[in-house]
Amino acid sequence: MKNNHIDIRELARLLDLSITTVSRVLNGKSKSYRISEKTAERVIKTAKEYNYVPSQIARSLKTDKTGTIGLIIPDISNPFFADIAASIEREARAKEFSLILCDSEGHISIEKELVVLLQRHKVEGIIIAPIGINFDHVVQVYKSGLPVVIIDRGSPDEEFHSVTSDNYQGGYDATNYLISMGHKRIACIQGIPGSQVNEERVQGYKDALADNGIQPDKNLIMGHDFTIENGYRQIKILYSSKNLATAIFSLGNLITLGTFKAFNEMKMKVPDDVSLISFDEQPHSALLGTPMTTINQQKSEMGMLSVDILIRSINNKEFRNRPVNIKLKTNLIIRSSVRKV
Amino acid sequence: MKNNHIDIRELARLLDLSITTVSRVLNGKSKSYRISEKTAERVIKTAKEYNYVPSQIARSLKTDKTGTIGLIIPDISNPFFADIAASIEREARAKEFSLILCDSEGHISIEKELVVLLQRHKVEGIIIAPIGINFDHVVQVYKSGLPVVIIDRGSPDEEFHSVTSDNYQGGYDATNYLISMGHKRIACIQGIPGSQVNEERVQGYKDALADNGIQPDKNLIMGHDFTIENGYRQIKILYSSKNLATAIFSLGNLITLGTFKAFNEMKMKVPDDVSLISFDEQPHSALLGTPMTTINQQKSEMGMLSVDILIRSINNKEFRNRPVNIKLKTNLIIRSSVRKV
DNA sequence: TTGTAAGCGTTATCAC
DNA sequence: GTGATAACGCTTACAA
Repeated sequence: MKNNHIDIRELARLLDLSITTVSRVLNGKSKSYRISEKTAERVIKTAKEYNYVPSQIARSLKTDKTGTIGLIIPDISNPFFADIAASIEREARAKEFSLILCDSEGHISIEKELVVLLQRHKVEGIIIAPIGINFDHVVQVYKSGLPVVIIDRGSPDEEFHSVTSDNYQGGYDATNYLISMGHKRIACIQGIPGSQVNEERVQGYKDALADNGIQPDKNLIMGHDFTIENGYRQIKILYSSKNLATAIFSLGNLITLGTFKAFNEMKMKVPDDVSLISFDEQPHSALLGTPMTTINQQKSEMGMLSVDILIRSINNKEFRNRPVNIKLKTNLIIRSSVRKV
Repeated sequence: MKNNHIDIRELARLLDLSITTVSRVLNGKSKSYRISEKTAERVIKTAKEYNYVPSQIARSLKTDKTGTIGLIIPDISNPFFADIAASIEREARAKEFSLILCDSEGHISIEKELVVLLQRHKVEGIIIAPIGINFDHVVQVYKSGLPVVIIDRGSPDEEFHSVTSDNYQGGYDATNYLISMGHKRIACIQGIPGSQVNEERVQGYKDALADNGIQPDKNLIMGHDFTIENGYRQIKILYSSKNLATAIFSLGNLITLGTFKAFNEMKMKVPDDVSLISFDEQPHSALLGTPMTTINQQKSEMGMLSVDILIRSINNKEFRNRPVNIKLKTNLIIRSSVRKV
């Protein structure tokens, strides 16, 4: 059963005009082809009347432009990525591109499939927040000529465009702030070890300690992924050992939620019993019983910039081949989850 | 500049085979066309070698199936919709459909444009969480033959498929619970008046009061949209009047965040100074200093069901024309933000 | 077991 | 001012 949509041929027949003329009018080229006012009006009126909607598919086949871009992120239900996705969708729409949204669920295998999927759909470019260390599939896409922008982490060897936060500085600032508040034993609950984002944050943490003459304790760098469960478990482990800390630096928003859970269960109060600082600002950070001190990332800027760069790459091969690597500043938002000791 | 992708014609030439044969092999029809093992293998090997990716665009034009569905929601950065979107993306992907994500930003005019946009892209169906009261554009799409599923609210006159929560029951349960805890003056901070979701929740609130012999006080039904700001402002207004309440029923997750903000500023403690119950469960509901009592909606079920219904509609015209209207149960999650008085 | 050719709904190149 | 027609990259009768 076909949709009862009229096509351009039918429309031309109804108007007793050629397809060409109709197409021209509908594409706003009446002037340049000097089509009479009267004809143009007739076309537009009839098109509206019959609810004509041109097929982007057919147009794409001919013009080699689909007007779509692909977005691959690890988890759309994570507010961090949801916020980024929102700004990407908005910016893309403003620039007349539609967005195919793909969730890699944190699996590199899915991510790889999604990249191919987007190629099949002939997206004009891809924005990707990659899962892991391995980039072969992205490299391959890029080499095939498709514009690619990496977000949330930098590009290896600055090979592609990328927009990321200055994770190192964020890690440094957070740790430094804790130290300035008198903390010396600071546990760092990390995300995926080896991932660029994580390593940079951890390095910032270590360097801040070192710069303040504090010997980093390896046992205080804990955890293995960016999940709630990880945050929960590490706190439990930490405070069941004698390896105590007066402050926690959580490297991700979900990790932070997990630490809440553990603290609640253990009846530990923030900041009375333990101080907490978290990477990533969240909608509720400011609104908690104890408003949370955080390292904020410029999420909507990240989204907007990635789209702008992508679209410039689409329109300009030169630009595409000269990768731009942007590091957005993070900023420390001081609230009340860190206590002076 | 063209992407350096090989096409099926090129591939056939390289293999010294016809396009037909190559197409058949690549579509897994080797068997039914009794293509020799050897040929099939050659084709597959060469395709891989040259990194052949078939054009979904060309295929769509021919087959009239794009393998895409459209999703229109009012705000992807709202965790409620982000969660739904996540489950929709997942389910769609499992069923071999890609998702075009559209954010209507809460504006009916954008929503209307998006509907047309999706039609241009020849999506095979649309899932939409509509903004407002006016449905003409949706009706029109549906009449054009495109399958449509409404989520988050019911279908007017049960004209289309819909998957929604039992908002009335949720409103009733929340209010009833507050009453059972001894509350009599219960303020209801509502979302958009006139919207179906809102009206049902409010009606549940009113009926629960009435059933318990409490005269609803119109002044206690406050507010006008589902935003943080609204939640914030209504609490400020409420507690600067003498029109006090011992409990608040917030009709939306963002509203609830706004009430937090106001309570913090006013140094009011939940539940000591005021009890709070909120529509919508959030990632942090359980993890707050005072874990929050909520009315939970089955978000991932909503997403999955909407996709299943949509795809059945795509595959079966009969089914499409016999609208299914699903009301998902809400459930009351009792934590500690409501105090017995 | 494989191939030829028409056609999907547009746009673009000529032609008049 | 307007129109015929080829072409985009596939799938799919119909042939052989």
